[in-house]
Amino acid sequence: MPELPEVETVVRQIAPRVEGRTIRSLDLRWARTLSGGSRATIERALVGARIRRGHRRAKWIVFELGGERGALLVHLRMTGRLFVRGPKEASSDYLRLSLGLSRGERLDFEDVRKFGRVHWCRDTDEVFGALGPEPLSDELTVDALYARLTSRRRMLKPLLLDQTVIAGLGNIYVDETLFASGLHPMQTSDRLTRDDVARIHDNVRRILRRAIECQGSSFDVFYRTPEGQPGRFQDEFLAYGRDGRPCRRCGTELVKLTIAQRGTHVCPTCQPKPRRRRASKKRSARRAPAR
DNA sequence: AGCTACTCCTGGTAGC
DNA sequence: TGCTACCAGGAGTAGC
Repeated sequence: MPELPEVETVVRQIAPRVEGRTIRSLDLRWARTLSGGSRATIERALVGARIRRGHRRAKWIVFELGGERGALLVHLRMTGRLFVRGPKEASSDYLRLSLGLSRGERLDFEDVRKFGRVHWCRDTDEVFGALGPEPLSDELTVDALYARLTSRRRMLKPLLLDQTVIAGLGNIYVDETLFASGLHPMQTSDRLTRDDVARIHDNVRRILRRAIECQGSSFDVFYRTPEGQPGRFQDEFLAYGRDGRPCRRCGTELVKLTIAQRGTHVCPTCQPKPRRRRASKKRSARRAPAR
């Protein structure tokens, strides 16, 4: 499923092919794919707009239209894909939305499971205002991450998946990061040491950079780059999808847990489950007296 | 505040 | 072969 490295790969291939083009038409095949206003409102904003720039924020693909035209945001969710096609190239049965562009080409959004969204907004802050920092930005220092993680008391797995805490990670890269950092996904964030956070910080950046170099991960039929190539990072997975197989570091059989409704892959040796916090005396004392 | 459950969707697959 | 049941999951929401 597309996470930051996969979305980055898509943007790098699509943006140069649509920047400078003018949108001529909107063809909507699945109504719920389009959000951010009525179809008529969005169509008015889009048709005639020039795509000034394409870039990525978190897992969103952003097409800046400029001024009152706003921006068109694409979220691939599970199975969404983008293609730039010429007049003679056919779309698949999974076409959900298509933008006709100048020079006869079109930007197709296809999505088997229909979870993906094409969202129009006048101001991207409407959507991005709540997002946490980009994991690869200079803004995300060890200190900044330490503050963000330890100011809450949550399990690491759902915390790192939370886009308002840090933006762009999904199930795969969280599992890989926690494995590389030797941390159990159920550990609570308020007990992280500075050294723990430094490892998370270094590992998440190293893993994301490497995954981008590999053009992302493709482990089932879904994710492909817009040029049709599979990513290569799945060959380097140390945790994700490796349950039942030996840990590449210590040989222990990896296990699969469900945490926060997500399949979660863990090495029981490299990522020891934290001991439960002992109840403090105060709390025990308060709880103890039975009338 | 943070947890779980549920929703949206469909293709793939396990089991019979 | 053909059927059913279940699984994958990003993000939003409801309820506790």
